[in-house]
Amino acid sequence: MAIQERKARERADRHARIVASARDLAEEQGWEAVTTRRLADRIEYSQPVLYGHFPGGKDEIVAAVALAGFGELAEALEAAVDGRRGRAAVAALTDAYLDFAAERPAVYAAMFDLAAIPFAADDTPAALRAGFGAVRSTLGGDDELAEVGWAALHGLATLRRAGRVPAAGETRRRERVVDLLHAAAAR
Amino acid sequence: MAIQERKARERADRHARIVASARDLAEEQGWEAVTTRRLADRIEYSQPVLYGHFPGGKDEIVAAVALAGFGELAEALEAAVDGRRGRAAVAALTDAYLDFAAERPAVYAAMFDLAAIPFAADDTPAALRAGFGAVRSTLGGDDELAEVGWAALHGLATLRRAGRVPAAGETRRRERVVDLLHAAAAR
DNA sequence: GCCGTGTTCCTAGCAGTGCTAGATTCCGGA
DNA sequence: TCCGGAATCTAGCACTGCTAGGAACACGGC
Repeated sequence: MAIQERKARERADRHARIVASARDLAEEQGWEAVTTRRLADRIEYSQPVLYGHFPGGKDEIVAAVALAGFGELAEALEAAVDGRRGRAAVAALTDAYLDFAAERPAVYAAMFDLAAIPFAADDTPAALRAGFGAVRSTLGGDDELAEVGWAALHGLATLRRAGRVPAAGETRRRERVVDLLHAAAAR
Repeated sequence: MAIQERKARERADRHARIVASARDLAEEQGWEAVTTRRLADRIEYSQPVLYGHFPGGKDEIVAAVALAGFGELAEALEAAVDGRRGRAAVAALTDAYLDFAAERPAVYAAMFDLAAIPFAADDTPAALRAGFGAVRSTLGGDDELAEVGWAALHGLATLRRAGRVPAAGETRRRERVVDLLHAAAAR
């Protein structure tokens, strides 16, 4: 009885450590440094153990990091908007979103560039729906506007990360987006 | 004399064929299928020849595809906007941009996900400036609005490609973006 | 306590990757 | 015709993701 429980607990621990190691390693040295050998090294087990937890291999590990990231993002967005209304809510949402992307570039990359997690589908995970829900409710409950707003934020985040847009204008760019989205939501 | 010219011409030809092969292969089977061995096979030379043309290796080849893509995108945007004014110009720009991304997904991925080409820097290639210039002039010559507009279009393109946004609402989403950008530009 | 049993884990290896040192072939010029 | 230098290829390195096979271990029944 208790033995089974201990085993299950150890297994869950190891599962979590794999995901955490992948995230940390990616955040430290970029995703190209995340290899199954290094991952196995970090959790102090051999490579094949990884496949016992993630039959899909490396891709599935990246997807797990991405999924956890969506959960964190949703939390961050909800916490930022909480209690605010109107333009202040839109501004808080924008800042929270872009700060998240800037502070966790590797996780953000996993979420949007690397992992192939369906979004606009029936089997979309709850964490993804929650994040989108935060954007939608802040923008007045309009699905289309939420999609466009999310796209604008995502575009800014990626262009900024790739250096396609100067770092200097960041503050004013954010204000501009807030203006646009708030005006559209108010209408 | 003439021999040297012929050699230079052949070299330039081969250079172009490498880039074209990479683009085609990526568009047919995705970038993960683009390997130096397959590329060498397609141009009917051995692998090391690639490095004579692109000392930076595969990354430099991808960057070349991306750079050519920026040229094509700039042309497409300028041609679409040509002669139009006001909302019609913004709509044409939006359609041209999103159609380009949808029709050449691999090239678009090279431009924004794979290649690390500086943008907002002094040594930004001309093709990149031209594309941005088309967006800026269409949106009233405002640098910040152009950046935000570009971000919105880029965000829509990538979210759409990743299936993060339903295919059904595409038309209305485009109209929405056009509304937002046109309103902001008119102000 | 002991012994089969089944799970858990590791070692070793495969095929494929980007890239390169060294040998080889080729070709223009004398 | 032959030589010298450039152009090109063969073979190999270190790495990748992934897996088959065997070894070691802990468990339950006697």
